Amino acid sequence: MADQKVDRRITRTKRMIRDAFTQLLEEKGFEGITVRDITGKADINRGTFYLHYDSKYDLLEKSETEILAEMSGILKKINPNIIIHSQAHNEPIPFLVTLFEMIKKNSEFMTVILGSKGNPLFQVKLKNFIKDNFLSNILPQVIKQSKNDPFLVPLDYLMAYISSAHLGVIQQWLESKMQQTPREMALILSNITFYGPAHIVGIRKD
Amino acid sequence: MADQKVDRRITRTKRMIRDAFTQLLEEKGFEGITVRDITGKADINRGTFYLHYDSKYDLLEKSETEILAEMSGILKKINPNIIIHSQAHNEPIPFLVTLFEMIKKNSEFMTVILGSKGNPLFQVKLKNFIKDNFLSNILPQVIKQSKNDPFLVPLDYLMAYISSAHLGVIQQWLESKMQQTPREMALILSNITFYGPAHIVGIRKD
DNA sequence: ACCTTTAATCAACACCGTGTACATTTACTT
DNA sequence: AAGTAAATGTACACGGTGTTGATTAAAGGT
Repeated sequence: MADQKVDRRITRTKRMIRDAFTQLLEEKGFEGITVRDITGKADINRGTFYLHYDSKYDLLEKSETEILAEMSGILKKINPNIIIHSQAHNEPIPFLVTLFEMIKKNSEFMTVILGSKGNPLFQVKLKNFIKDNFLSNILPQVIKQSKNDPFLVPLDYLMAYISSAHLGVIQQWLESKMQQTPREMALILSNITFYGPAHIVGIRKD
Repeated sequence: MADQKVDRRITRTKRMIRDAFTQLLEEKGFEGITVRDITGKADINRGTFYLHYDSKYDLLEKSETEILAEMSGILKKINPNIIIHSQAHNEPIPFLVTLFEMIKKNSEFMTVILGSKGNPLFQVKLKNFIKDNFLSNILPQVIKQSKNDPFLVPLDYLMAYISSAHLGVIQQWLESKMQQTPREMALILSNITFYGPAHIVGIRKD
């Protein structure tokens, strides 16, 4: 139902803008970028840019919220029964596969936007998003029936989840894992364990 | 010897620019500021600005480094003998008084620049400065002869010193203490204790 | 108090990025 | 193949930037 038939040209233009933007973000940082730069690198008319975005700030804003909205849509499709079934058979949880396919699709942009040249405020947004959607809703569901297997590795990742300050650690970790397939990612993530009074997050070692 | 006689007008102009800049930083954030804004609020000619700074970026840069340089100059005047004498008589250490007079003088700017509207990179600069000058040089000297009195309070402040991520905590703490006189500040700070292999910093409770 | 030095002012300028408008061309959709 | 809508090209007004040169005002030295 959310699939409106959208003109190819729009998709293409937006994709080219997004790609140019991502590249420039890495090269110069947000404040150094001009709309001219973007449309130049994307090889489109400057006027065309303003057909889709009000300004570079609007572009940044929309790029960020689109990703979070897409994630949120995926997360809403969680079905505890499927999760339990998947875990029982040691298979990747389907929505996690979808989630990480999406993350992989947007990984260049996310990597840049979370990096030193990116937008520090997005870290806050993402942290709140994770807290609202992932930690408080999903992990508890995933973990409900797996009470064994102590955590072994991840004091750093624990810190990462608890302290907003260490989001960079998540990022690095995601990046390193991102070289794996989304299916593998989902398997890894489905092994995250959640213990006790919301304080300890671990990853089973296999 | 470092005291060159400097034209009053220069001092005055720079101070007005700095003040306007600080105010605007709080109102709009750095990127929202124009040179016009600054000179408008400072009530000086726009050309005059360019007599002293190349751009608003130059202004930010110089504002930050001037403060650190001033601090650094003060810290170089440390004399261990005076410290020992001061501690023995439970008096404020002189250079610390000077230091906090200086901090108080620049406290508006520092508060803004370290705040959410400020420059995140300055936190890194300041952290390195503290690490280089304060933690590794000064504290050990201050502490050399006071080996008793365990730390009681300050796990948060310990974190603040060690992790760059928690500089906000230092700031809040400094701000709350800043209501005291520099003399009181120096007394408080001279009570900071430094233990073991550069890992534990405490504050004596009195 | 005078004289010299130099900071600050004023007006004007070229340059560049922005955002908008409109007529025209191109390329999707059906 | 025709209709629709996106993309282009061009031009414009606006505002911020950084510089220049002549002029005024206010410091500092004697």
